[in-house]
Amino acid sequence: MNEYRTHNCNELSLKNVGETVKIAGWIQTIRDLGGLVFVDVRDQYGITQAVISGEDKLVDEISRIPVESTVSISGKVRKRDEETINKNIATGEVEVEIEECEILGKRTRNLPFEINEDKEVREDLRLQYRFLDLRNDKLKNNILLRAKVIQFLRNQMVDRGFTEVQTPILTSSSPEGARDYLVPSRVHPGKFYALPQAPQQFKQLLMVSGIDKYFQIAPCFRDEDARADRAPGEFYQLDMEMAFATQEDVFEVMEGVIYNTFKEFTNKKISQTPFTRIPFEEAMLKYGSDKPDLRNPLIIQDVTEIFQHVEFNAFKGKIVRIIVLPDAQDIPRKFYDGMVDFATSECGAKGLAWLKVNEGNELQGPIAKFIDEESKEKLLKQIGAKVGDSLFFISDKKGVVENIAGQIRSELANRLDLLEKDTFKFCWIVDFPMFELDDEGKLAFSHNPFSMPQGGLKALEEKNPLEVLAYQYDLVCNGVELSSGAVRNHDPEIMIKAFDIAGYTKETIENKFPALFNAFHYGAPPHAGIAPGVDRMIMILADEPNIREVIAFPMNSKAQDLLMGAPGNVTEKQLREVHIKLDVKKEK
RNA sequence: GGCCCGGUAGUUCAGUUGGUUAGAACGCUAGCCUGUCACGCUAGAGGUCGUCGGUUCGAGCCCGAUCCGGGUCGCCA
Repeated sequence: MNEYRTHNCNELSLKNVGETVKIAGWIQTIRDLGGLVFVDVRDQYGITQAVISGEDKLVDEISRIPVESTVSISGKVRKRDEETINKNIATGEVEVEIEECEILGKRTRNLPFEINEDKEVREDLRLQYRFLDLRNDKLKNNILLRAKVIQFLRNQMVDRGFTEVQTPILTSSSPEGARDYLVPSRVHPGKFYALPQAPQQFKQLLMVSGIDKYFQIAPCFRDEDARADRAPGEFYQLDMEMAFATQEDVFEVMEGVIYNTFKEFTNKKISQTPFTRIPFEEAMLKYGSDKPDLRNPLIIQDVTEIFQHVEFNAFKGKIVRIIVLPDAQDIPRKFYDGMVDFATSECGAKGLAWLKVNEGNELQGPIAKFIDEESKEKLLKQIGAKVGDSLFFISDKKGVVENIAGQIRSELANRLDLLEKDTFKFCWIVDFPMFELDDEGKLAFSHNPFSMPQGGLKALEEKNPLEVLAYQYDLVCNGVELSSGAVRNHDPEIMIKAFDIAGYTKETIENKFPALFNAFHYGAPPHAGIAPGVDRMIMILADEPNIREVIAFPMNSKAQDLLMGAPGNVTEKQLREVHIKLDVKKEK
């Protein structure tokens, strides 16, 4: 028998009436009615009411224990009278008559904020006292959910024949991608380890080794600034890779895993598998984003052609896109002005033209006078607009217009509350371009240099590089990028050609990725994989707007751990051992 | 690094055109109270209004600078 408790605080029921039991936990509240004292004892599992009355010294002592102290209470379980049953808690039909009460850990300092209050406390204070914040149900339940989701994911991968392999945390710096976290070497002066941005190269090496299906709940480290949905510093991915596999094989596994996981942990509607596949080009046109929110019913259409014949200079020689807002007759003028404001101030648009389609297909709005009868008929026919609809026009050059149109599409849906409720809409974005032009107009990899170009070596040799697509894909849920993956390029010859197009020599590959490039010369299987963000998935499942709410001990947005005081100073001796001399500007 | 929002009691917040002693709720302290469960009642303590400077007869409020926090852009193969 346990020294502190016989039951947890969610366990006692009418079955236990008459038994002498022991419960342990935190004192949540004390209600002292004067000679009759109620104590709510809380642990991870629930709350149990203990009670004591009379003139006894113990009654007075108990009423003075600081709340949030830990206690062990023993006593007899008693049935509560019918009218005093508390239906809000699982143990509400009974209470423990206190016979003994031992204080195990007294709370001797003032609480920085109230536990179990609904009101939002300043976040830096919550982070500094995370151990107290975690006593709150909401945060605690998120962490419990996290544990269940991770276990569920792991079980699903194992059930599908995947092998979990741990890869190094101390590894080498990789030249591409995000900024690395560096760790100085003591044994090798002037040299550094890096924390992995992802186990990318290791999992590909495992493919070469013959591990057929690899996965890992993998910690990833990137020294980049935070966002509400992006933890600074470190995060977790469900990293996976499959040998002798194509894009479709990865989709099939991932759709099953993701669908089952969402099915298990939410009651909301979920897209049926297979998830919609949307080519990158189409996503940029119709949704103005490579992570479209499909809950938004609005679609962007291209009307460039029509406006080449219209005498409206703002649209001449530009790409023109249009969003049809159906049944908009009741929307006030103020709304349109608000959208124009948004477009010019928030999106960097030069303007936002709009029109209303009135009775008899008569157009009303600032640019109506520029549109002749023929163009009007052509326009309405092409976009399928009807009386009562409103039209929003976005015009700019290619590469800019998509983004602005995407923001207008989102904002319209937000302001008019058009998003479909209580649903998770998944899609795959596929066929990303292999190359793009960088700021200086040079060809560069647009995503991952290790992706296999569609069409292989032939495509690289014969096609315009900007038209070569990659077997590169993103999984998107409700406008959030959940995951990114690719069929990898396992052929050294194709790799050399791809890097050549991007302006790199063979030597560059050998220097930057020596292990991987070398390994591919020893019989590599075709392989493909993906790595969904675990934190982000849990954030979506928990319906939290901020990723820190699903991490037990998160850093703040400036990448500081306010609880532990990291990053912090180290001693001169520690620095000497790792051969580091600081060169920091003195604070004023 | 740029931009936006915020900083008033332990906590969450209010604070009117710049005008007497800066308020409320919860928490805290003391007292009363035998069926509460957000117990109730009474009394009390608790504030360099983020910091510095300016305008003014007078600043929580206006202006400037600065620090801190959050969001966002850049960044995140």
